[in-house]
Order: sequence, then C-alpha cells, then structure tokens
Amino acid sequence: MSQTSKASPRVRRGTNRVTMDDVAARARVSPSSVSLFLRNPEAVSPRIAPRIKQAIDVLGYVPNLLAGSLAAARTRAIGVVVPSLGNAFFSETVAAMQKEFDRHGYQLLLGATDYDAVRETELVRTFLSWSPTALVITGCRHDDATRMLLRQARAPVAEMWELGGEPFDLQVGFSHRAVGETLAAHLYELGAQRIAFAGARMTSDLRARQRCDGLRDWLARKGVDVFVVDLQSGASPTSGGEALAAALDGMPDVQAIACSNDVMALGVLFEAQRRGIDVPAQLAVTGFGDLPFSQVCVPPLTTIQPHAASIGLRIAQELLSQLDTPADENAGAAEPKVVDVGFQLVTRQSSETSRDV
Amino acid sequence: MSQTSKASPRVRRGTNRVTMDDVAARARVSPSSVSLFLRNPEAVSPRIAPRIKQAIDVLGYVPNLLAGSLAAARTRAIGVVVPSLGNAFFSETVAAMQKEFDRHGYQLLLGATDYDAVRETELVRTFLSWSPTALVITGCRHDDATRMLLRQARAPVAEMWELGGEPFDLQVGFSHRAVGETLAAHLYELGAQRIAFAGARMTSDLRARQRCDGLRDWLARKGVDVFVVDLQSGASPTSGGEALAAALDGMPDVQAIACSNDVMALGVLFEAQRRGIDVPAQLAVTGFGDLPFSQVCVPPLTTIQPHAASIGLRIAQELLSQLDTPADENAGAAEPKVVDVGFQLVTRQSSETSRDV
DNA sequence: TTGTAAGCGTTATCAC
DNA sequence: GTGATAACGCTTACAA
Repeated sequence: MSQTSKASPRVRRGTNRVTMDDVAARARVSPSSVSLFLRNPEAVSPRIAPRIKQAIDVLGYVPNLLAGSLAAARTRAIGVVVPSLGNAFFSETVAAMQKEFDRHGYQLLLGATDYDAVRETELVRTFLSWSPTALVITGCRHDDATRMLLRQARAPVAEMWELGGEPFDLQVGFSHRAVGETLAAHLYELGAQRIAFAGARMTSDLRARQRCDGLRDWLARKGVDVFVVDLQSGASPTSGGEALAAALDGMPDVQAIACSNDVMALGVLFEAQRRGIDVPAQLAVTGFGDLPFSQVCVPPLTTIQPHAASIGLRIAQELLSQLDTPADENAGAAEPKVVDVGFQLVTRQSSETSRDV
Repeated sequence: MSQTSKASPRVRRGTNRVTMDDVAARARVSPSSVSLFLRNPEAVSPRIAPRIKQAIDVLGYVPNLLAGSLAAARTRAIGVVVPSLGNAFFSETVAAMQKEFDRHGYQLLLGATDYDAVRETELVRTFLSWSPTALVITGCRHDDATRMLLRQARAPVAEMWELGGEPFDLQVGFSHRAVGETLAAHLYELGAQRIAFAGARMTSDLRARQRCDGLRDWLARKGVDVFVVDLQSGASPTSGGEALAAALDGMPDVQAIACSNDVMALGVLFEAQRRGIDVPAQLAVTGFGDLPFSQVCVPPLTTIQPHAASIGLRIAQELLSQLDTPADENAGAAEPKVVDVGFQLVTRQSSETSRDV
C-alpha cells in the first residue's frame, strides 16, 4: 500500500488505504497519468490506459473525493435545507432533485430545520464548510445571520417553494398568496359567504400563512369575513377533525372550509362524515397539495396541485446549467433568476355545488 | 487573506478564502492553537481564546471541512441509501435518523436507488469515496458488487428495514414474513376463508413480497388459499381501486383483502364504498404502514405499524455509540448487532366482525 | 499551553 | 502524452 517502508524520523500516519500512488506504481506510470485517466480516459495513450484500468480493478481502488475536492477546490455535493423531511411536499421535491443531480454525478447533503431559524443558520454554516457546489434552501425568508452566510457563499444559492424577498441566485416556486386568492375566488363563485380557513402552526409555517392571508384578503375585498383556525398540533387528519369542530364552533353556519393542507382536509372530510354533514351540499372543503388520496377519497377533494416534483427538477436543471456556463467574471454578479412554476386548482366534488354534480 | 505577497516562482492557485492561517495571523497565535480552540475551546488559555474567537467573527471564518476531514482521515458524513425518497416510510426513517445524527454534528449524504441494484452499487461506491463515518443502506439483499464494496468499507455498515441475510455491522428492522403471518392469523381468526393479497411491484419490492409470502404460507398451512394481485403501477390509492377490482374478478366471493400498503388499502376502501360493498361486514381490509390517515378514515383501517421513526433513531444511536467505543483492534471483527424493532398490529374497524363493533 | 512542521490524497501547473 | 512538484487547508505528533 502507500506505506513507505523506510521509517520516517518523525511524523507518520499511514491510513493504509489504496491510493492513487499505489495504482500508479502498479501500472508503472506517474500519479498524474492516473489522475488524468480518471478524469478523461481519452486523454492518455491507448497503451497505458488499459494498464491503469487493470491496476484500479485489481487493487479495488476507490478515489478519495475529499482529497480531490480539496485540491480542485470544488465538490460534487449540493447542500439542501428543508423544513421537514417527513413532509410529503418536500420529500417529493427532494426526491426529484436528487434524481436529477444524481444523473450528473452530484450528491445531496440533506438537512432539516424543523421550521427553526437557528437550526437553519447552523445547517447553512455546516453545509458551507463542505464547500458545496450549490446550496438549496426552502423559502425566501431567512434571518440576518443566514442571509449573511448565504451572501458570502461562493456557491450559487437557490431558494425554493416560495417567491419574493431578495433572491440570491435562483428562486423556483410559486406565490402562496395567489393560491389563497385562487381558492377564495373558487369558493366565492360557489356562492359561499361563510368561510373558514383551517391551518396548523402558521406562526412558523410562513407559506401556509400566506395562503391564508391571500384567501382572507381576497374575500375581505368582497365583504366576506373569514374565520381562521390555527391549530398548534401540526397538520394531520386528526387535527383536521379538530379544525372542523373549531370552525363549527366559531362559525356555526360555515359553508366552506379551506384547509392549508390535504391531510387536514381529509380529516375534515372524515369528521364531516362522522357528524352527518354532507360534503359538498352542506359544506365545501378544499385542501392544498393534491396528495395521492385526494383524487380518490369520498368525495374527491378539490385542492391545489403545487408541482412539488417540478420544483425539484427545475432547481436541479437551472443549477446544473448555471454550473456549466463559463464562470462569470464577477461571482454572484449575474441577475438572479426567478422561476414561477405556478400551481393548479384541481376542482373535484368536495367543492361542487349540487347542480354541478 | 491567505495569499502570500511574494510571488512564488511557480505554481500558485489562491482561492482567496479566509483560512485558519488568516485567523491565526489576526489573533497572533499559531494555526494549531486555532485548530485546538475550534475543537476544544477549553484547551487554550483564557488569554488567547477571546482573541481567536474575535478573529473568527471579524473574518467570518468558515472552516474547510474537506481539508479537515482529509487531514483527520474521517468525516462527519453518513451515507444513506434508500430505495425511494417519495416513500413515506423511508422519509420518516430518514427524518428521524437525520435529526439524531444532526444532534451529534453529523451530516447525511442521501441517495435513492429506485429499487435498482446497479444504482445501489454506484451509490455505495460514490458514498465510500466520501470516506463516510458510516454507511446506512436499506434491506439486507444486495448484489455481489455491492456486498464486496460494503465489505471493504472501513466504515461501519448498517442495514435497515429488514432482518436476515449476512449482516455486516448492524441491522435494525423487523421480519416482514412475521408481518404477513400476523395479518394472516388475524384474518383467519375473523373467520375469513376467501382471502386476497394486494401488492404492487413485488418483483422489486422484496419486502412487500415477504409480507405476501408470510401471509400466504401461514394460510396455506390452514388450508386457505390466497389470491394474489401484483400490480405493476406502483402503490397508490388508484392502484388500490384496481386491486380490489382484480380481486373481485379473480375471487368473486373474497371476504378479506390484505394490502401491502396503507395507501393501497385506502384505495380499496374508497372503491368498496363506491361499489356499495360494506367494509368490514362484507369485506375486511388491512393495510401496512399505519399512515396518518389510517386511524381516521372511514372505517378506520386495521394495519401494521412498522415503527419507521424508531428504525431511524435506533440506527443513529447504535452507530453513534459504536463510534464512541474505543476502536476495535480488528476492524469489522466485532459481532454484527441485530436489532428487531418489531411491529404492531393495530386492529381497527376495517377488519372487525360486526358483533365486535 | 503553544508552536513547528509533516503529512492527508488528490488536482493542476509547468517542463519535458 | 507524460511526469515532477507545488499547492489545497487542515490535523496532529512532537518539541519547546
């Protein structure tokens, strides 16, 4: 192995793993040639190429990316920061992103903030110390410490799932206010005048709050008041049930309930069924997310499809193309790119008037 | 910055980023003191500590983990390989694992195989070249190439979500056959004699197939035949509906249907409702996963709770404690540890006999 | 306690 | 095309 046989007078720490030097020695070429071969097999003469290849196989050589990255001053790692991995939206985005990055030989460093700003800062700091090729972060509102780190980063920074604020290099997302407004218009057209919004932890989930605000503001302009339920128990079918109870309590004649999430909406549907409330005849229900069950539950759920996978794919594609682009003279000088992937209102029975059915 | 002002005669590539040397210079101490301070602030004298701290803040120093890891010959990265990130089971496990590792300052390198053995091998190879602290992989069946890489790895290897085969260093999971047997016994005790199993892509999802086999074999011993539906469309509520249709087609008098997944089971419930089939009176339905909706859907779903989060947490804990343990003289010589986290049958209305209700 | 300097395993520059 | 050799930025053995 790489161990030199002569005893060094002082420091010496062999990690006896197969190194490039070992390969070079066995193939009887210089380490540079091995390095070259690894990066561009065509570049070495067809005479020594097979020798190198064989040496690699025989020795079971695995390149040390750490050393390589250090020397080259760049990694094949992308840092990704999401609020929660348990959340189906983000895991879908991450899945799509991972797939695309993977195709191009990039690895994902993943971290979750749990909607905690301090954790976010720490994660960004840690990821930066990995010298990542790029950094992907969720949302566009970050505290000052995070913003400063991000600004200093020598890697492109992408924000996802939300548009606005002061973009760094890339934003891929959509307007959550617009989602709220779209739902508001939909329910209003349905003729609903008594409307509730069911959210969970909207103090920290800023995007949910924006959807809520969008809906409320739009309806306010029409003179329709919205009763807002904000549960602290997190979004789940159970909390959906609680939300319906709370809504019926606070607004007994409620005609429509918009949920910040399909999972909660499902809970509302079940609770309504349990209470003998007819959806949509007596109560219209909408969600957000278009999760797999939403098109098959009874009744099928009107919801917003957020294109979670598109966001991940697009982030990867944009970042990748940006990396290929001949490096700009002034790093970070380029205009930030903002991509609105939009969303789609999916109208289903849970919010249809009886005559539409 | 780290740039030396005197022009070097030959090679020189400044990445003009703030280095430890810069911090040392500003604090007027040696680099090693800074290094020491970073790793153990108590170890330096209270006189220079604040100087270093200030220099770090003023300069906005971010340590280069690549250089550090290379020098120390160890990383703070854990490679994690899962079949799919979109799958709620795995994302829950990953979330729990990430949380625990994060608490101890470890980062996650994440990759998805999409149930493809070749991708698995590639991912393992790539992750190994990161010199990870440990490697976590899903399942215990891997092809030869993967096994060889894993065997050579100088990092502990943990397998999750499944037990059996030849464990490397750690296995945390449960028996999927036992799951199938448990469900079989449950349905049998209910009095069901005409039973179907609804799975999806069981050729590649080996764990689903084990659950199916466990159920079928157990019932075979009781003389009960099982009709197996294996859809190629993937597990979803939609495929659940298709599965029910297929089951009714192949076994018109089916009394119970065990689904390889809660999501499919939900589809079955909806389809049954649509067809006017009373669950559980006419048809008992069971799932697997105990997803959030399962306890609130109508009727609530009998299912298996797999302790996805526990698996992730336990993996992290075991690995962490293994890392703290004074390094074994012979790497990999220690006995592999196998942890059966078990699972729980959650009996709900979807499989109760009418008299139990 | 603090400093010195030798690696860690690559990549990249330059001369041949 | 191939090979020396100097970084890359840090950790750590050892001396002071």
